[in-house]
Amino acid sequence: MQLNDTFSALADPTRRAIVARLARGEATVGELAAPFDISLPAISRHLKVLERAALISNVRVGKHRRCRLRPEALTGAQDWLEFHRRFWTGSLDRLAAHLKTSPRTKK
Amino acid sequence: MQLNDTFSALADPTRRAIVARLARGEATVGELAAPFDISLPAISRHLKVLERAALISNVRVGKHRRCRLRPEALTGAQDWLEFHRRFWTGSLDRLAAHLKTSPRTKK
DNA sequence: CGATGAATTAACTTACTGGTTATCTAATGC
DNA sequence: GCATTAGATAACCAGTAAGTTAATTCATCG
Repeated sequence: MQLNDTFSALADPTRRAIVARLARGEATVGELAAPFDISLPAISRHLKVLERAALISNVRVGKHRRCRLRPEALTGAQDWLEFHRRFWTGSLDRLAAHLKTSPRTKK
Repeated sequence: MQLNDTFSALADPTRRAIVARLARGEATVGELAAPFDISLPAISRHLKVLERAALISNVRVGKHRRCRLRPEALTGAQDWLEFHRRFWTGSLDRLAAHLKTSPRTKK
């Protein structure tokens, strides 16, 4: 389930920080790991989670591995949020309209 | 951490379904539980997670408890997604511009 | 008041997550 | 070929999450 993976990937602050970092440009695993004081294997697994969610991709260049964001990845989550937010502000509008149309039809 | 709560709340398909249902209008806990074949306590706890994420609120009406979505709740997550998506398509644009400006400055 | 019905809380189980250290793989440089 | 360096995998541990059934709260109805 793609949305599951996306949302749960983004639920972790370390992973969001990694995404934020990558939004500013590509980076190697080591560069990504540097700001955090957790072990490299931990970072490696975070990256794997992000990969499984299709949020990043990586390519081997020499002995480094260069990571980048995948532009299309966030759209699924964004669309979901957008759809439901609009839908229900829509309902609120309808409610407001209803209250306006039938002012004191209490009970 | 608000974004944590929001994203992890939305990471669960049952909770997303509940949000989707509520986007179409208020409902009692029992009504929300009906479509699922999990126990009521399980639903109750899902609702609590959604509450903690400020995605829903509820009010007691008689012996029922009526739930509704909170319009402002999704915006935090949405803003985060929007910001980073734009930022990094921005970087891609800059990359494209760079490639265009200096066509074959290879290595 | 006592019974019923809606929902939460408690206690428990199982599975997953995020971290660790230690080991392994693969590419570079001498 | 061997040492070094970047990174991934393995094995393990502690905390959290999601589900269950049983017990509890709270409001209505008779």
